[in-house]
Amino acid sequence: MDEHTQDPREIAFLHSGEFPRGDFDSKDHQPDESSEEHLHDESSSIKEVDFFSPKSQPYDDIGQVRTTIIVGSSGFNDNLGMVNLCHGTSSDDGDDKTKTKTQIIRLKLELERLHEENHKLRHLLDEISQSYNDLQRRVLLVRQTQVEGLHKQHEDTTQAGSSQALEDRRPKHMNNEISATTLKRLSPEDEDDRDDMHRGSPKTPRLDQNKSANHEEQQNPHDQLPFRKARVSVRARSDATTVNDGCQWRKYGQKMAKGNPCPRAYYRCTMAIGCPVRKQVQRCAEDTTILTTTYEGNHNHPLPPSATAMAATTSAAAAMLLSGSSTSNIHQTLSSPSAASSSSFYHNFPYTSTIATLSASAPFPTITLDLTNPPRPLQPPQQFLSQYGPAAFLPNANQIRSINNNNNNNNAQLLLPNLLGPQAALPRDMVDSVRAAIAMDPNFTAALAAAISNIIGGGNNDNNDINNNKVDGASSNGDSPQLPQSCTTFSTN
DNA sequence: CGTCTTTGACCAGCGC
DNA sequence: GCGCTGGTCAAAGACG
Repeated sequence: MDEHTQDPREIAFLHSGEFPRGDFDSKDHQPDESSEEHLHDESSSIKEVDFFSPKSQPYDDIGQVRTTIIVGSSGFNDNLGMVNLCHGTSSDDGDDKTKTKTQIIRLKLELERLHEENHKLRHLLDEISQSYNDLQRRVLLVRQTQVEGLHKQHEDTTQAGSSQALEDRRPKHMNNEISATTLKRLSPEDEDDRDDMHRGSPKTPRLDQNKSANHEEQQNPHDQLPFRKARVSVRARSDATTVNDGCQWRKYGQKMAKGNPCPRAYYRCTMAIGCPVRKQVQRCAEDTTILTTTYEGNHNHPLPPSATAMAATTSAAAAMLLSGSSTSNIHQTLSSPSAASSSSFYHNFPYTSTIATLSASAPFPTITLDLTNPPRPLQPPQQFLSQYGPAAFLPNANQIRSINNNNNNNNAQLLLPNLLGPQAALPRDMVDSVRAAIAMDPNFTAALAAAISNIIGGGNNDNNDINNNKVDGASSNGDSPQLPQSCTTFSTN
């Protein structure tokens, strides 16, 4: 609630110069000579953060007025000269009361207009988030199709007519557009998530998802592959019963698994009614200090920043997994020279041999991120990002790279320790590994945007608080800049 | 009293 | 068809 208690790391990030807001402060917001401005310097900077919050409605003090000036100078609105004029000169003693009232009325009108503009901007942000979400799905689908095509080509080299088969699978326009039918099949995944939410009963999702998935795959298995059920396992050392990943979970079952004396616990996400995300937590039989958390499903609600770290990590892993048509294909992609010579995503992933392993025997395609071992020392995350960044095919790769290569390159570090929650005693290598995985994620900037908008919009700085997703309209309403598909996504429809 | 955890029972998938 | 296993349900108890 109180902006002053905002996490200093996040504040530092907001003013680090990486986010456009930094430009506002450094360039557009010219230092004002008026002593009145100086008097309100501190309050105005905070109001600026609070601009998107619906709570900041009154605009009844000077600080609020100055807020509009700041935002206006950012380029969203250039019609604020009037406000400046009205506010800047107080030395004229000849102003009568009527003139002052007129000015106040004009100011109020202007502020109402700005408020409306604020709503429009928020709507625009939502649309951008939506577009990004769709775009990411297309990229995922295209990437999967490419890998599958390569695999098919490899298989068909000994068979006649392989080129024809490949041509059938890879339409010429593949890289630029997805067919309308394919896109139509993409949307039901969201529909299903919404269905889960409306079903009320948590009983149905898994079984229904499996049934519908099987049915769809029978119809056209290739089109459905990106949204099969995938699981992401995260192995980390922890003494706690479960890893604090920022989400709120409810335990709904426990089972003794075969071959492991430690019971396996089943959790369901309770941050939103009907959220289909589940996780399994089990200690490693060989080393009980290692906790294996397996995520499955796709959150249907906004995530607090504290949850986006793990969500983005697992999302990146799931994307890596699902961009192959099967686990065997992935293995082949990883090992096949022909695949390696292509622009294979996996080939460029330096952590493959250290933290990411794929299970072909599991009932569902599963990728395991082993955070108990350090990454390869010669390729620290920063170097990896600049050298292996997903710029080749990710729409926002440049953003990722600019964020991570900038001189103020500790943005991820700024966020990560906080996002991983109060369980702060995390090994350095785990932090690095997670950071690298996060940065690999095409959702990373979206997650960042969600976190920032949460800070800006909510003013609720309790980022670890699960109530974060119901703070106010700016961050929790249906069209909020929610992190698109940001969690352990890619569950089957 | 509401929420969460525990735990035995139930169900579906899979292999033989 | 049968048994095994994983996953889930739901009643009962614990807890704040």
